[in-house]
Amino acid sequence: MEKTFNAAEAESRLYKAWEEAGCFKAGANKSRDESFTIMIPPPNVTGALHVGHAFNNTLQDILIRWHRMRGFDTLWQPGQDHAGIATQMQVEKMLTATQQPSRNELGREKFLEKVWEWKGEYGGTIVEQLKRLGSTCDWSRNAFTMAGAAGDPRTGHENSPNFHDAVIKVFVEMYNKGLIYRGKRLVNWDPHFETAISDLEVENIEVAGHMWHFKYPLADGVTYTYIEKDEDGNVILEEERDYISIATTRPETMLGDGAVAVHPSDERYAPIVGKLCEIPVGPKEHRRQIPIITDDYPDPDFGSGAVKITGAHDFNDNMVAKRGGIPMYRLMDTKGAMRADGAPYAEEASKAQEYARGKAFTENEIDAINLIPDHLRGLDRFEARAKVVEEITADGLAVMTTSDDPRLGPKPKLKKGEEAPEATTVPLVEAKPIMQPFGDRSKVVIEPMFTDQWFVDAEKVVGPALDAVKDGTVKIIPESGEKTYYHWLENIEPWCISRQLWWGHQIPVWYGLDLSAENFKDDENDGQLDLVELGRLLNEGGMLHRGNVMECAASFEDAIEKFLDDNANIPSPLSHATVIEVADKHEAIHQFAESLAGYAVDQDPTKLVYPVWRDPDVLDTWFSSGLWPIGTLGWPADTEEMQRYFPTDVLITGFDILFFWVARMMMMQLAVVDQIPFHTVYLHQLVRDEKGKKMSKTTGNVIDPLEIVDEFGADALRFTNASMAAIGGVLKLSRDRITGYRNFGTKLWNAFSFAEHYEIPYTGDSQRPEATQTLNKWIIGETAKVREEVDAALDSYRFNDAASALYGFVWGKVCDWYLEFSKPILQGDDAAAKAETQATLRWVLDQSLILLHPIMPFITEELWGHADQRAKMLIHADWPTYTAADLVDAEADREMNWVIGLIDTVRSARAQTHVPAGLKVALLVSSLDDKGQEAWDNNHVLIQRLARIESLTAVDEFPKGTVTIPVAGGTFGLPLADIIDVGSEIARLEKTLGKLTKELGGLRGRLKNPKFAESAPEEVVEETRANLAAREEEEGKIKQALARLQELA
RNA sequence: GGGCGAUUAGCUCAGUGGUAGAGCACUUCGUUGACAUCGAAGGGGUCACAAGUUCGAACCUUGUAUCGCCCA
Repeated sequence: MEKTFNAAEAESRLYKAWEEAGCFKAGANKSRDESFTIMIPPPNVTGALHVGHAFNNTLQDILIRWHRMRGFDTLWQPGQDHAGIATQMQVEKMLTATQQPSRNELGREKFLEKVWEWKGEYGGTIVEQLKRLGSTCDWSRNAFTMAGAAGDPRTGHENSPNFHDAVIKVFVEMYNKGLIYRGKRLVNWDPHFETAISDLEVENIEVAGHMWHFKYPLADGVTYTYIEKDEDGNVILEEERDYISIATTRPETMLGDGAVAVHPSDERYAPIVGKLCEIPVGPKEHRRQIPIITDDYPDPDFGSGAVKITGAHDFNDNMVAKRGGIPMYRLMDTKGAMRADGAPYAEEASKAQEYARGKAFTENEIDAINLIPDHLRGLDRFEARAKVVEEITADGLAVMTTSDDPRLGPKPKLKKGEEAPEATTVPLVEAKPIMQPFGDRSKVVIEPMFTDQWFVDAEKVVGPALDAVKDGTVKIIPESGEKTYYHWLENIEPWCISRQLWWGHQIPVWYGLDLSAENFKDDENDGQLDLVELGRLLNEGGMLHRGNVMECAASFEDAIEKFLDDNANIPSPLSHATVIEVADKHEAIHQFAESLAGYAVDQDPTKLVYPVWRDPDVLDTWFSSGLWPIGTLGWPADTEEMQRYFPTDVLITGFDILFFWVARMMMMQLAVVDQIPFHTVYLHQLVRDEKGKKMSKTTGNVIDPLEIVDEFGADALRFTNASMAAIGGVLKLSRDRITGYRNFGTKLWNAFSFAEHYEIPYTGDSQRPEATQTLNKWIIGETAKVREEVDAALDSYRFNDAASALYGFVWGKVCDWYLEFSKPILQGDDAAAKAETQATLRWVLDQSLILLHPIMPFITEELWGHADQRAKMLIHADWPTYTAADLVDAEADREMNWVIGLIDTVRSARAQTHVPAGLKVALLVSSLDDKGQEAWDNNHVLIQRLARIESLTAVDEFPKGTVTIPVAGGTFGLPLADIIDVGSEIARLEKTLGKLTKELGGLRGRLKNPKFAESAPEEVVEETRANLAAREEEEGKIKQALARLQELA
């Protein structure tokens, strides 16, 4: 054998062997009917393996290997998700880097070709990386959330079920059931990528911000007495005001204010509620007036207590605006610049003014209004902010304070001898930390925007998902996850599923011109359109300027049918116009007009077209990954895999995607197939560095799992991951720990090298011998105990307990004691004992390999392979089922523990009395009982060897200067009068005695308390009594020993 | 501000009412025929604090402090 395990060489070889033998395939090594299925949380196709993946997949692989060895019909389903925004970004970067035409230059279709190319080339990276960890996914089933979409060349996911069809089918069905709708809502808008993004993709970061204070003058010459009181109700300020004071961190949004809100209980503003005030920006002659309303949202103690309401650009304001029917004016374009569309400001402002004065409005009318003053149009939002502040201040409408106001933030430090400058009057701009939303990929400030999007009406599908957890059908580990889950689901918001991207499942909805004509009069009443009627329809009827009609269908062909049905009621020949697909509405109007013009000339109705255009948006990636459990198994087809593996068993994923993915999978699976997707959800925390900091490129504390694998081997990383995986625990990855577990692997390796050294035959699968030797009986019992411990731990997802049980067994029991104890027998002449011990040792080592395999697959498979003949590779070896009840021999247990205890105590006494390590010493014994004598007789060779004892002599009384070794049933002694320092030996014993006395006090106190005997369980009382007796015996012996030493001193 | 959680040895963390544990680090000793990626021994804890429940509390309850995370 090599000196150590060569992970770098062996891992790829072993993995290849497994893979080529089909060891990971669904159902491999199946010997029973129960299935066990895990769906991999699909890593992002652009992703590279990070420590979180490494952790997460280690746990999954442990469970999978464990079940596979136990003969379950096991499937670990792999795959990747298409990661709309990330992939699009990656490909765009690549285009720039390689000087290719940009996305917009390429156009949608060509760009998507590039994305598919890119996916084919780089999309498999993470798969290869997962393999290096030893992950035994059924790679032949590798799935992809965009599989089957237009242009899919099927590279890297050759056998993936057609996800596209499944996603589209679900969308159409949910749409038909009224669970999906299109509407205007406030969403997180990324001005860089020009798309809506999910909450998950938003990072809230505290930044140094400012809070401006402005005066909104009251309209119509209104004034009021503003009274400020302190806590006791004393008036501290009373003045006549013709304005209301507003604080804001985003002055540019003032342009879109629809109201000013105050708390209904706020007496200061009660006199002016219902009045109008003026937004102090824009050309003076067109300043907009907005109402002062009441709402519970404003906090009277915060700022001035009055809040400006910009419903289209702030989530809180949006709620207030909704409640109060306040118009929500959109101020920015998709790039986050101030709008430049629409009519001149004067015109737009006067429209808004009418609405503020009470005119009825629709959402779309409001959205069409551009309230940006002409000179600010087209400016970036931050430039616009500066301008707005500048103009208001110049106008004298900023709230002023003195320059020494502490709210303005820290002052520049004065140089020595420098005088503080005279306080001047300055605008009140508070320096204030504010939470600002940033796009996690774009790094730009996210703009809440009121836009048209597609939504899942989550409230309608949340019920079953909630019930499943509440009634225990689905269990979330740790339990705290359930609380979080309830909290979120019970307050669920509509789920925005549209994204303004190209890479993704395009929404299966087509729009057409609204040709319905309610007031149309058919002059001849013949159901036919003549030219006069046609002209009237188009121009007077305003057909071309009306809204759109839309149809949702799984394919364009299906959509055609629906549009034809829609059009059936309009006059012929328009009702039979051929439905064609065009790029957008503009194109549609153009084509439609052209075809009508042609008809006017040749009267050929077959050339009439009805152009429709598809919604350009794509679905949120989470919508497709929400279908992961069924989509990967081939749904909607009624596949054998669906029958066998669905519902799946366990989902192992990060806490952070409980809402975004787990809850949505619950909702969607229940909504679509009316079944739970899995019965257990195991949530874990983020993997951090050893100090508990998040790993990030900026901090420079990122640990690359592949580097760890290179340096320590995959097994060491896996064992570390398992050891960290306490339920709900914080995950701190440290190299020291990894080193420790690498060393553990070496320890195991050396146990085999021990067997080789003693030339123990290793012909094939070992059988458990019927042991006669106490030593062998004992270790067989210990093996049974650890098997039960490991199974119990894995059963309850306590990976750390499984790891530490195995670590303690292999190192602390097998290597530290069993192998040492076996030496004299292996070297001895008793052929029968030797053969039995060889067989036991082989068996114990093999069992260790089996039990360790799920956690450390490589080194164990390698060692397993050292035997000449094996029925199966270790990966498919049979997992043991023996129990401690069957195999633990109480007598052997007691005897070996007695031996171990004696050796420990002798060693300890030797070390503390500085007996040279190599020196063999004599041992004396007095008053040994029968059991003790028997134990000694059976094991004296072991004891003498490991405790370095020369001889044993029975004495009636220990000579002076004997170091006492108390054991159960007797007392041993080391006659060390010549060697020991009496003083320090006395000190040592007194220390031991001190501890003992304290312990005795506790035990006696408890037993003396009558209530203890009454209330405590019988066995606890019994245990305490026995314990007390043993401790008292020990105390006696130590006191005697002390007495002897004191004579000497 | 709301919700969830944490606080145990120098460090990282286990420990769901019955004698406080592990790994690492540290100190001392050791080239004893598996293993120095090792062996032997050792030191080290008012279980954050306070009150309560209990025969008994690291564990249950309440409060306090500090620190995380999520949501505003």
